[in-house]
Amino acid sequence: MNANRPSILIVEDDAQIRRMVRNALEREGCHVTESARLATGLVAVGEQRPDLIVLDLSFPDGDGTRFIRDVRIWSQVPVLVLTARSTEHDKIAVLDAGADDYLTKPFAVGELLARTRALLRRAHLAAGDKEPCVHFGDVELDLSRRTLSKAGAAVHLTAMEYRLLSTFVANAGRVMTHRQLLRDVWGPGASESAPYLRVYIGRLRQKLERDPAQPRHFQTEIGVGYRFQL
Amino acid sequence: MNANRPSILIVEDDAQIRRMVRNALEREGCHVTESARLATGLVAVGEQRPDLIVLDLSFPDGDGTRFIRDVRIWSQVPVLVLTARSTEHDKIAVLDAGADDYLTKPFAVGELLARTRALLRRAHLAAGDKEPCVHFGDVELDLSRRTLSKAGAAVHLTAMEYRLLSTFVANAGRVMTHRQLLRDVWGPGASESAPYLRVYIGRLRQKLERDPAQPRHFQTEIGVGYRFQL
DNA sequence: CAAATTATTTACACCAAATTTATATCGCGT
DNA sequence: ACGCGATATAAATTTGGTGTAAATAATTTG
Repeated sequence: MNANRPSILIVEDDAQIRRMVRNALEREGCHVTESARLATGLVAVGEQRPDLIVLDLSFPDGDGTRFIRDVRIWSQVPVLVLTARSTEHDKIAVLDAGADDYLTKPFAVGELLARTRALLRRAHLAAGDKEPCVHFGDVELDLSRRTLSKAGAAVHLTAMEYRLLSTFVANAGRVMTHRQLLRDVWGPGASESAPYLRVYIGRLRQKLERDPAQPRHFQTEIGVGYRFQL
Repeated sequence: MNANRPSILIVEDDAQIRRMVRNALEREGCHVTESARLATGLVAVGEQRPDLIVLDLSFPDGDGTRFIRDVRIWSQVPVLVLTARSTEHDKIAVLDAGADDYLTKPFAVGELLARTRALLRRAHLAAGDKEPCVHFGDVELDLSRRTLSKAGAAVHLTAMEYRLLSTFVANAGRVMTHRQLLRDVWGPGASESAPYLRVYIGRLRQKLERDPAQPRHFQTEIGVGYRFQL
């Protein structure tokens, strides 16, 4: 998943349903693409690598079950099947072919959305979710793992140092007054004047700046505060 | 998952349905346990760590939606909801509470089985089952056999030690807070502050680190938690 | 240019958190 | 009931993060 908007591929021959599903998903904030035929759908899966597929079964140009099997040969993308065929045998065949969920027409749009959410949620757990990394200078910061490396070598930050860096990253480019920094990092009970804030700035510079004597990323605004520049 | 038989917990107050579901699942080769009430079900989840939960919604002693939320606080086990309530609003609420699938009574047993298979299949992908073996230092860990060896010699871990190691391996490279570890290993009822978590860290280091005095793989992040580094 | 203000650095002491060690409790099989 | 191993608690020790203070440097102001 692209961290932000999940991308969803609709494979469905009925243009009306296609539009309805697309609208609903886009209102949810998804990025939606469509295929009207199984053959083009299979290509689209390979090209777009969607986070989820909404698939109709009944096609003129082939069998949806076959489509699922073809996709499953090389991809584990979640598949939600949407169809008029509702015999138990159909459902079992489709689910065992590799589909993740099965919704019979007519269906409620709200339920469709809830089921896509559930599938995306679960698939997200599986995906080795590549988390957003912040880069500046020769430093790489992985917020999710809470790891930090400078020029490839791991760097250790203490709890306070890390919190300070976090608020800096969250407000990159912006000037932060002493008071703001103290509140964000040390809590509302922190003393107004900061003898120790300066010490911590120094420590971050020491650990992260290429040349701590001439800081590029942790700039001081005399009389005001500090600015973190990416 | 125990590599061989998936274990499934049924939380359902109706004895008749319970028996029917149990029989069906056991015929599939699953190991099945039951709870007749939500309260005992929650305990069972913590104790047995099932691979999947089949949950009825309508209980005399509380709300199934609440149950799902309670479980989701500390576990990602797949939940298949089985209920008579079938309004769209119900379905959406339940799915968004964290359920993975929703089947309305009366249901076909074959479909239930197919849906459990689909859920187990998907959850199994999440289990990071790429490699049954994990290596770090001179340690070799076989998740499927639940065996462990250091420099070729077999090492025995107690149940708790193994659970702790498992959650570490599942989140390798990531910082785990004390609270996260306690929840994952000791269940939701664990006390927030952990006097004994530290003892277990020490034991793992003692048994698995090359030099327990200078741990390479079980790193401590003071004031935060621990990190397992492969 | 000198004085005043503000920032940086270094060193150090305190204390909280982590580790170790020892001890009590529980569960289980014999 | 007994003993053993696993598990949890408690106490003693060590580590290292944290904040303070003093010394030094940089910057602004008169």
